[in-house]
Amino acid sequence: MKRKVRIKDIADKAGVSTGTVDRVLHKRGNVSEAVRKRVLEVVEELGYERNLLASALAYNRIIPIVAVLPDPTKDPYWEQLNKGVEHGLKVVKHYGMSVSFYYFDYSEPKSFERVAEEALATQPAGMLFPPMFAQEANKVIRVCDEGGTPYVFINTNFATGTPLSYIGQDSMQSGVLGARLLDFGLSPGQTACILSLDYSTKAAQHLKDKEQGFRSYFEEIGNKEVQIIRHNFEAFDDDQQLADFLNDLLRQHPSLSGFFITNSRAHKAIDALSQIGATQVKLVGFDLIDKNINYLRANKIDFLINQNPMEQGFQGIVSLFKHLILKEKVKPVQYLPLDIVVKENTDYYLKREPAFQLVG
Amino acid sequence: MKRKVRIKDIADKAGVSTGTVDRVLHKRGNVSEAVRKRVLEVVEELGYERNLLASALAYNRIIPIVAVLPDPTKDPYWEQLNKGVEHGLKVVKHYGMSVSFYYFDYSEPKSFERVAEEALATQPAGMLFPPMFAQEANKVIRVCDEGGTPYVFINTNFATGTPLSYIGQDSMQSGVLGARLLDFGLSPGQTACILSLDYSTKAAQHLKDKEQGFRSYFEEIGNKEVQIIRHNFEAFDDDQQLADFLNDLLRQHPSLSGFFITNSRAHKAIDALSQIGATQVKLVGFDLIDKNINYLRANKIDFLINQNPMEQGFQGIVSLFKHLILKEKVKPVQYLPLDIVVKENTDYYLKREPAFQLVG
DNA sequence: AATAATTCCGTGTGCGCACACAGTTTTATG
DNA sequence: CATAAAACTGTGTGCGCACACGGAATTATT
Repeated sequence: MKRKVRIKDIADKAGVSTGTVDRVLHKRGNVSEAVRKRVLEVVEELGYERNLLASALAYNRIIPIVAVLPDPTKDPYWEQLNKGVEHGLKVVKHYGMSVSFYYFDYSEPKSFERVAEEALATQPAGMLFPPMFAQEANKVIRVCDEGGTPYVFINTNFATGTPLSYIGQDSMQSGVLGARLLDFGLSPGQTACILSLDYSTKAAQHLKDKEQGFRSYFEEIGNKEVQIIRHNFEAFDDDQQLADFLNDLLRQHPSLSGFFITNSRAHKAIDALSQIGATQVKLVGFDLIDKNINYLRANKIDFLINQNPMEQGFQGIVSLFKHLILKEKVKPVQYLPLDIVVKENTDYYLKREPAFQLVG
Repeated sequence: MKRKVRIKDIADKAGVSTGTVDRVLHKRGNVSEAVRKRVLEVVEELGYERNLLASALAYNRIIPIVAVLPDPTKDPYWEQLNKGVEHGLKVVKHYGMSVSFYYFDYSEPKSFERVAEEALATQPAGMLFPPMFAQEANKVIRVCDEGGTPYVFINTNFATGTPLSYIGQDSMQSGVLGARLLDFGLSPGQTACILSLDYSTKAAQHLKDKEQGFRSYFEEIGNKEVQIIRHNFEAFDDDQQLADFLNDLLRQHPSLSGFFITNSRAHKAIDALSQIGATQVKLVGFDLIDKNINYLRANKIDFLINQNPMEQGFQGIVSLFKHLILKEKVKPVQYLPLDIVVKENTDYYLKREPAFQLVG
């Protein structure tokens, strides 16, 4: 095990001082071209790798990051994501990164804008946020771009801006996956329903992508034996209305035996289906939130697709860390695994700590 | 953002020197009880957390670890696991851990013993290995225990010894999971077959556990509508024999329409089934090796259960790191998620870097 | 040619900690 | 009571690096 190469070793071999090597490595200038070349040669020759520990220790200043997220106390999904960010903080704080949290009300576009501006006013070195609302996101992006502040999109992608990275799911592909899972459990001649339990006004792009993906699966396999219908229902918070709606739907389509719920409200559909006694339908939904998990355990939901919110939060911080501290390139799009969760492997995903920690 | 508290801060507040605080924190003794208590009080009061970076930097010595693994060039599964270990190394090397690799021929128990002894002769501070062969593993464990060398079991668990940790899958649960997946695709009245393509002499405990898990699923749901049969076939390397065997089997059981292959040889079953024209059976297998993935992509395998070999290797190193450097407690059993892989989410698991790195 | 302005380069200090060593106080021993 | 032994405590150095500062060599300006 040969000893690690230090800056001192390079300096000696190149016949200069450590200060000069430092200037070369950090591109601080004030080094003659001849010396610069010589130093880089030696660096190459000895295979120098900087000692991150010593480097971070000596650097000794704080790089402030802001995370602008939906209030985690209002929503279990965002609570998970928030937890991932917190874990990321635990890891990178050793390297002098600080993370400040700013929460907005996720049913209030204006609150996002307000909170984001507040966050940016602190002059952070980087920012993490989900660009959920087009108009407001645009404004925030513009401020970032003007100030040269790097930003990472999390959970939701957005066509505008040049984020350091997008971290989240591949919505289209998650639709394809949902189709595959439902298809496996359906027999020829049966009908599957794509059910969107959301406000159609809010109908975000990623929901459309999921539907598109779902359909494309069946188109690709050319399976005409399964018929697909699609419905949107806005009054999902009214149990009785939803039950009535589904009851009608099942009556109209006697062969309807599978549902694909495109967001995390699968539990609402189950509530309604139980009420009207339709217990034999297959159901694929999203997200490991408590209510869904209970129904998964009770064999009422067949599959949940996990969007890994915790991992998203964690990787978001890590990406900023890689960019700001390690000065590594960060992949512009980072799709996280679409985990397939059934009753029998739920615990692994629930208990999984973002136990992974860091130092590149 | 208040500044980090340092040893110096504690020393000042407690009215002692940094050396004394150091002695207390490292339990080196030679500190009067009164002073010790006072220091610990202040530590508590200020919420001191040691600076890992500075700590590792000052520690400045190398902790040698050995990894004794099956030759990764001979088997894609072990290649993946090996890769995980290598990634772990990349991460912990900053903290002064070195990892030396020792490879054995995994069809040769004696070669394991020989290589393990060779590794132990270097007096490592820790060891990582899969206790695949009972007798030989026992000997190695004894040597470790006598020398006080901590060891981590990886991939395979073993009743003897007191490993720092076991890292791998929950075999029983993976069987339950396999049953769930197959069941979802089977109709009432159909038959499922547990197929072991392995040498019965080698029949390891974890294969039995998988079978047990598979059966217990159907027992628990009290579903008598699916019949279960079980077969072992040793001549799996002879394509023709396997095809004949399966042909007979399908003739004997006309309702047979699902297979659960308990190891990574699902592709062999598909080879044979294709040959005899049985293309409509559902199939659940294990492990993301190339041949299996190809069949998954070709819609011939429905589900693969991923045992996360790469993550196993990575976590193995991390566990030793936590124990030896961070001096944290390590969980004695660390089951990794049983990932359900279908054609549509294969890439995520294949391309996934063990991108998670570390510093507690 | 003398001075000023640049360009280039080496030295020194500190980041927070681990550990060796020397120094001081207390207790044991004759 | 003197001395030896043991118990306790403070100081100093180095880990590898980042960066400030000042000095030397070179070039520009009068």
